[in-house]
Amino acid sequence: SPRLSSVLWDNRNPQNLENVDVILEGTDLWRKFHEVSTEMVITKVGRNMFPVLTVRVTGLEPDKQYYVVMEMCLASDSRYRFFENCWRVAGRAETQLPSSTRLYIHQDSPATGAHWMREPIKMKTAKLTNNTVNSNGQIILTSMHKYIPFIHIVKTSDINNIPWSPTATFSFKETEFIAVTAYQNEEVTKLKINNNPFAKGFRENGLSYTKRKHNED
Amino acid sequence: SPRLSSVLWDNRNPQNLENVDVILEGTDLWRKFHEVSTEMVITKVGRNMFPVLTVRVTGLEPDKQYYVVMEMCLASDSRYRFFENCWRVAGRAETQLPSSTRLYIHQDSPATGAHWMREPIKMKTAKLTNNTVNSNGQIILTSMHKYIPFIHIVKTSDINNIPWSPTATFSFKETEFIAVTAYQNEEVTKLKINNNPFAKGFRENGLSYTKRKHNED
DNA sequence: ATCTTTCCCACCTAGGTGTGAACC
DNA sequence: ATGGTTCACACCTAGGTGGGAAAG
Repeated sequence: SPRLSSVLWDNRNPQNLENVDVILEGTDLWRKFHEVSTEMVITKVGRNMFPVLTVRVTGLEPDKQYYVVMEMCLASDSRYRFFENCWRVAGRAETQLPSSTRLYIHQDSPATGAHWMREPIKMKTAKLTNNTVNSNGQIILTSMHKYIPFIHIVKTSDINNIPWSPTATFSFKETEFIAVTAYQNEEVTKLKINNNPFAKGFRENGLSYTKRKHNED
Repeated sequence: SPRLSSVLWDNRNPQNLENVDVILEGTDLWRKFHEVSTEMVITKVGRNMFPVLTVRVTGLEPDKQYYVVMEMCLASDSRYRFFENCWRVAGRAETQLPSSTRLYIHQDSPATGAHWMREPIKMKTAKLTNNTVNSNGQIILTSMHKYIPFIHIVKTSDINNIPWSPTATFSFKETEFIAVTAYQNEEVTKLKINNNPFAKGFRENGLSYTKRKHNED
């Protein structure tokens, strides 16, 4: 299945990391988006995700070192288009770049189990882009394709050993999204505006940007 | 001498770390401040230093782990006061809290030698405070006392081993400063306003804050 | 024609400055 | 009275939003 993490299952055979569990934070908001089909904007310079993927992890050894890695995996073999207010299949998915271009290593890595378990882990500096060159450290996605984020907890203190170290992997269906260069579904836009503090200027209540433009006419 | 780092010389006897060298960045600016006696504001909520202490380090082993720690040490046995446009001795220095309250562990610690040598190390999230309670992670100083920052390069990957690990320590006379709750010497204020981007609003050229207030009268 | 991408922009969040009056 | 400290505030830097026109 294309939903399987390529890091873990593409010709590699790491040990499994036992007893580790990861739960998703902010499931209520993620579900609201998921109900209308989540869209994430990708830009040339890189765009943050909203909601920010945040997880709580348990069952790590407090004194051992771990890497926490987010990987975007193609969640469907298809390309999509938004037509008559619905997302529809529109041909086969394009061939993707190597999985390393869709990885985000959390900035605290490597850190101790105690550190990772102390508070929820926010993937808030991860940036999504469609720029296949000069995208240093950003996650490269294809517009109009569906992805799902995977969280890998990797027991190692050496970045070079990540592929061969004990790993636990998790994903959450409600965090699936379609990459877009401009929002297609206005229900998604409304949810973004009403929940992302940086989009406050577009809210209906108060002095919204659109309203003021209309008043000037 | 009170200028000696208490972490290194107070009843501890660490190995010396050989071949390591540290140089100060931005010496021109530091010297301008030093010529008129540098002052650093301390507040209850914590204040950044300006200039930000920035160093370049060489001679580390690329693959070994190091902590980089800044320590504020009392640079004089005296308390000071600013009178008739001069800093003068005004009694003996107050007894200081333990040196751990004047430490700042750089946020990238622990990291590899390669990481620390890649680019200058900026101590830009260090905050100075006079709040002796609830000052979590901030450097606690006494107003009207003179300090000098020490940079410790400590070869260890375990924070608990810092006191007993090989260490190299550096300080720079031109980074000495007196802690104040309000600037005393207007030459210092001028240098801060003209060089700190966040104080741009107070510059003479352009629409300065003071100028506009005067215009309204 | 239609669909997708790019770019600039007004509007925000978040937080770092010294000021000057009030406070102690 | 004097000297040091605190606080709200106008003014910045820095950077994250979707809109909408233009371009591809």
